[in-house]
Amino acid sequence: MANHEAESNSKPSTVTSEARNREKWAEEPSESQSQHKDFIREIVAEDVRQGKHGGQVVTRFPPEPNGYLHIGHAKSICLNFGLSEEYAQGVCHLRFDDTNPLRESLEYVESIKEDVRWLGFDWQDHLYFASDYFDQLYQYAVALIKKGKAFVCDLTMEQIREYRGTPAEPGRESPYRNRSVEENLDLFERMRQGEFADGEKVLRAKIDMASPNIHLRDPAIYRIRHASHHRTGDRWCIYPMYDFTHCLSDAIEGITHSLCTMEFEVHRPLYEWVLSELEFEQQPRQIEFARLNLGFVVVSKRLLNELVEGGYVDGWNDPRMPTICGLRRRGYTPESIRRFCDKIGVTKYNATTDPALLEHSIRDDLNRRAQRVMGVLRPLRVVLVNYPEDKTEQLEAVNNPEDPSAGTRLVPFSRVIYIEQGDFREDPPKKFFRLMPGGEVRLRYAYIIKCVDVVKDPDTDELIEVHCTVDFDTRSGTGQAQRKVKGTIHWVSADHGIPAQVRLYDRLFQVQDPTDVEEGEDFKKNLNPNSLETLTTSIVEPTLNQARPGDRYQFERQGYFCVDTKDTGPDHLVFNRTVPLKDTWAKIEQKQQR
RNA sequence: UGGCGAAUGGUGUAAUGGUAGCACAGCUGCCUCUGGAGCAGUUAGUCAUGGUUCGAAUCCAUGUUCGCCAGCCA
Repeated sequence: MANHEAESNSKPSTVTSEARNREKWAEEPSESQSQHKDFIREIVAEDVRQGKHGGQVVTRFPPEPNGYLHIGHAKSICLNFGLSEEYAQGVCHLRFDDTNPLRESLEYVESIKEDVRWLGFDWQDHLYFASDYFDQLYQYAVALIKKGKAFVCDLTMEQIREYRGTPAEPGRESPYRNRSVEENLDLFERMRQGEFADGEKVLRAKIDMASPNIHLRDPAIYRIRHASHHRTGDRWCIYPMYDFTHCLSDAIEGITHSLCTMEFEVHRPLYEWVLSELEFEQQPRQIEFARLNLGFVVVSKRLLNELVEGGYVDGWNDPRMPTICGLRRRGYTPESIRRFCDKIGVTKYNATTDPALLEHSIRDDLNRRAQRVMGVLRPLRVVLVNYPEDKTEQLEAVNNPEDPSAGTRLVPFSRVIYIEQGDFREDPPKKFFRLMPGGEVRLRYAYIIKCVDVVKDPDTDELIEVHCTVDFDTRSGTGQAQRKVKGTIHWVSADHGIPAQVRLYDRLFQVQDPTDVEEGEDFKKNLNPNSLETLTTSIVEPTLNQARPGDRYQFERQGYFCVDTKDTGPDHLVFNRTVPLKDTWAKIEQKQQR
């Protein structure tokens, strides 16, 4: 992907080199590590203490390669990889659960690998595919048949559903349940040979049709699919089901703790049944935790796909998408996502997390790391009437007040500058500390100026420019600079600034739970019509002519922005707003209006 | 009305029979050449009802509410 190449070309002068960042901030203890252990870490610690699994900790992240990873997956990735990193001998496998050729593809395995790596995790040489176990899985199925614990069933899908019963009533046994071992063996082999059509037969575990747990009512473990698989091609026309595959893959790999989400809790008895019937001595322990729910977001592949297909967003990596690639393009750092996952914790409670916590994580991270820069989003022309026409000064500006080692830079200043439209009010409300007729304001790193005139279009009465005088005694950094004014605003020299497109993103949905709609209504009705505002007349300081795709900056007084990796060209700078700075004035003004 | 799981401030999460704490959000101040950051302070909580106990968020009982399960998906 072109945008990823662009990212790796980023200059090290800003927050771009993930490897370096990892190193630099790896020292920070995560809250979960320094404070207390979640219930899963407690179980693992206790198992290690008791010497279970020989004291080993082996976890795994087992995605199905059928879609892009999203923030919900990040929780699982951080848990599985993070947990394994806490033990000297710990290791976490990356295993693709690729047992359904109809939905999976290589494209997804590559994007998943990239996202996990980008998040900062390392599976070393433990990259696995369930499809690599197809031969073994087949043999295990045969073993089950030989034990009389599995049978080939000729019932149709509809019939199986009828026979299954309901949660409240027991199911009925299939008429094919008592076929002989020999017949089952023969039939299963012929299934593999391709003698039957899709759906004609299925291999089922023989457990208990009366179990209150529906997953134990003779679940299907192998189905016929005459489909070519992205890794095994046409070698197979039967494919194992999740419940059969997952536990065995875990056991084959020597997983000690198999962490999954709550909806698999009811599958656990089946997980254990398979491993016990197949007589595994060291059985992995499945532990369930609650998946992440983020407010104002949808995460299901179907819904996300609808947004992509319908053109509501600019692809899977649209900066408003909750996908990892979307967050990356938005400007989120891997560290901020990991910190977020630390902070939300791990429990069995089905909680919904406030996106403000995610935003706090990225602000917190970028505040310490992002270079400061001045950019005017909505320019208003200001003429400094007593400043010489041909003069340019280079003013020293601090790159990051949180990090003295980031140094300083020079910013050109001249007679005509741009300031933010919102930083001037002809008729200012109370507590407005910025520029107003007759009023004074400090230009960041420059002079105190005073507004002496306002120029308007005679026809439209529209504000065209304001005239100000400079107080030459107040230049920043000089002895006379001590005079104080209430406000300081940012600016860009008109002659030196460079044009940029700036995209202001807001939440994609207007409601906490976008899927909560009336019967017959569509979740898209909850879309935020103002989730994207594109500004085409923004002007940024010349420092940014060295900005590279993926670079992150703080535009002072505005927010954190990153150079878009997709649409930025050689002479076309595009910035995505990752997150705005907290805006106290906006709050005050809101209250005043109420 | 079957099974499984879960309920602690607005949100997320601690306290493992002994002072209900932390973070986010909110609110007050202080500070500030970013109305950012920082600092200080503050509002607000144990689902309900019983019981056990010197003592219960924690144990027991009953109830309530919420989530998940009837794919040849994972």
